[in-house]
Amino acid sequence: MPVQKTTKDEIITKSIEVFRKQGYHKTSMSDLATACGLQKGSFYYHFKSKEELMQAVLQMVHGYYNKKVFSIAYEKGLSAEDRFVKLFKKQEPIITQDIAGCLFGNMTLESIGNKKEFKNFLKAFFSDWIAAFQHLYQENHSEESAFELSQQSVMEIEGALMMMRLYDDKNLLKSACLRVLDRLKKEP
Amino acid sequence: MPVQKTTKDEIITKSIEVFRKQGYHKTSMSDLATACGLQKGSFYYHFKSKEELMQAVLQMVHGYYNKKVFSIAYEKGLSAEDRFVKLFKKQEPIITQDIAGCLFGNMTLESIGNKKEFKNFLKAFFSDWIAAFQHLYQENHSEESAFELSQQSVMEIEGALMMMRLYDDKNLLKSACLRVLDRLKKEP
Amino acid sequence: MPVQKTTKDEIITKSIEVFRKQGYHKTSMSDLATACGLQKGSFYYHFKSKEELMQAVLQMVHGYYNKKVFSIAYEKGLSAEDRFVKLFKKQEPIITQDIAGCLFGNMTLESIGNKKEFKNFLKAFFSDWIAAFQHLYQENHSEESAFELSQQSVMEIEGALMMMRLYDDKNLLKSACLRVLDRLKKEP
Amino acid sequence: MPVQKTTKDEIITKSIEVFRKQGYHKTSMSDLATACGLQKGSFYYHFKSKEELMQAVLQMVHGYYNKKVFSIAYEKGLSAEDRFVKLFKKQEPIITQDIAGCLFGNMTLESIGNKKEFKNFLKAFFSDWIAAFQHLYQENHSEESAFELSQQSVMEIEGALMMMRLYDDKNLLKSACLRVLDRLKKEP
DNA sequence: AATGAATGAGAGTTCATTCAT
DNA sequence: TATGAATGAACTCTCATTCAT
Repeated sequence: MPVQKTTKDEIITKSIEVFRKQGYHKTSMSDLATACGLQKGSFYYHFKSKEELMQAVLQMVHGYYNKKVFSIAYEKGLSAEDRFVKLFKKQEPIITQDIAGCLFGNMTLESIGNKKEFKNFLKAFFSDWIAAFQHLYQENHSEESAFELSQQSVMEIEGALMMMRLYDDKNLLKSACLRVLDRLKKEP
Repeated sequence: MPVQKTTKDEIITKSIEVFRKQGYHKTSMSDLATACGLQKGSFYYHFKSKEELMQAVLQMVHGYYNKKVFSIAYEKGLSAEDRFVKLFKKQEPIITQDIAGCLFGNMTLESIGNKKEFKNFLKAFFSDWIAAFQHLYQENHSEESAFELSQQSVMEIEGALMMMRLYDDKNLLKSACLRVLDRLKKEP
Repeated sequence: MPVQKTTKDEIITKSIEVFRKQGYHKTSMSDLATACGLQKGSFYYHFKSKEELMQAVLQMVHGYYNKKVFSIAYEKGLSAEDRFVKLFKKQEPIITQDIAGCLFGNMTLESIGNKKEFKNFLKAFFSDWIAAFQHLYQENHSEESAFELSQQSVMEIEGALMMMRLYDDKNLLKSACLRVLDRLKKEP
Repeated sequence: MPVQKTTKDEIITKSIEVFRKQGYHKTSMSDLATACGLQKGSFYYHFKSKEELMQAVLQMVHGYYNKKVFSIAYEKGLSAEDRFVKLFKKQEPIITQDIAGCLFGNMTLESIGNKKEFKNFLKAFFSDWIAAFQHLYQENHSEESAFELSQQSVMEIEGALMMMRLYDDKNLLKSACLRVLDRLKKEP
């Protein structure tokens, strides 16, 4: 009965965690409502469907990554190695929190086969991620091989997140990050 | 072993593909019924729940992998490299079919956070996979570093499958396999 | 818990009355479920949507009219006048029952502007009705003017049903029928 | 009478068309809000419910008809026939606009069975309509038979409007009006 | 073994309505 | 006056499951 204002952004922020932990299909509007302290029906004032909400979630997380994480790769004044390390330090707590992994990786494997509407959001995220890594690798490598190393690194991190979740072991991610970093130093 | 082609096995076989493409939660018993040419109700003669069916599916696929894929790693008379190549050749068509990836990888990211019942099935599969790769790497590497290389390789393949599905590009898997193979030759 | 078989036809039959009295949009699946002694969800075993159910309802009523009412117009061995009277006697109790009028008339005014899916069902019914009346009028009138008299008669009956419902007065329908009958005798 | 163009009247005026085309139950407060350029909530400053709004709509349309349409029947200085023609000319564009028919006819068939609150508004309208026609017919007919002819005419027009909507044919209304007019000339 | 019919919980969504601002 | 945000009931529909046959 009391009016408690909720902003669109608050809803999205609170929904991120629910989707990241439970996935898209297993998460009901009721779950989200509870997490947001709203009634089920109130969601539809802000988003016209669960799908649209998820898209907003993907967009916000992607935007956050662009601004706060991937951007580190392009910072001036730090060595490529330092930027890599800084980037990992920023990223790690996000994806290890509650051992729930990467929202985009989770969503890719869950929904690529049954929700075409998400595909472009997912691709856009990974493309930006790969571009950021590529930028770092280009310090020591050709554009082309930097791209391949970057792809490889993203894959490895996503694979590591999968195993991290399966074995409840955050160290698997750490080792993967070390390997990604190592690749920077090695000759092509 | 008397080969008893029970209907149970046929159901499982047909269900594999549906689950692999659509995931667990998005797949309804109706979907499975259609795929199996059965009525929804008929499932419950063979399996007491959707969950139990999925477990049977995971078990059958795991068993198949043990017998037909991972076993290659332990074959006598072939070099480690040749066994790696043979194993890949066996595995590749399975996981690239319909670009639907690896059932266990898909299930891990979809259900680890919401279906504890599957966890052990998933872990068991990946442990056997890692063990097989480790066995191969041990030819050139210490037990410990062979384990790590093996873990790394599985992660990379799973990550590659994720990107393969996202970008509709089977070559991403092939490159990953080449890197996995390469690791065999290199010194630690 | 006990299994009580309901046939599609029974559901349709029971739904007719609910729709006729309450209209389409005001009738909920719960209302229909109650009327049929089923659970809401059970409907969807027989019909895949409320809309499809309504179409089945329209089809069944139309079929009934063709077989039992409009067919009278084409009977051999009775004068046109007698057939008219016989037809009215058959039709009257149907449309005066509960003073709920004609399902097709009701549905036309309620849904023509918002459910295009019903339009053809409604048109088909009225076309058959008009054809039946036309056949009778043709005894005394040219084809063309029989058609117009027939159209006029159907309109008048539908208008009479509207007023009957509004004023709770079945006599309004009776007078209309008398006028329709009268038209048969008069010269053009 | 000071013409006070209140917002209330504007709301009603804009709502008329929506209700006439879509009916009562299919029209949501959102639809009306959009049509009026208001927020849903703002309605409730002017009307305490959707039902009350509809009643205001019915009242305004009825008032308009009394003042601008039915009144023609009582004008001095014109023959009954001329008044009939004048009345039709006034009425026709209203009820053929968008082939949406007569709000009162539409509402009668949609809501007589489920919204008793509207009944008196509907009856009042039709009674005034019938009285107007009766007044015209009384020129050539007894009071009683004028009443019956009038009832019949209104029914026929409403029936014609139903068919007009169903078959997208405004001529059906025109023919009905001609018949209504014809009745004036004929002897009883 | 298999099916057809039913169940009941719960899904996503819509809606009329409320009310502090 | 008008609005933005919320409510909660009701809506259509889906689902995993049951079970007599």
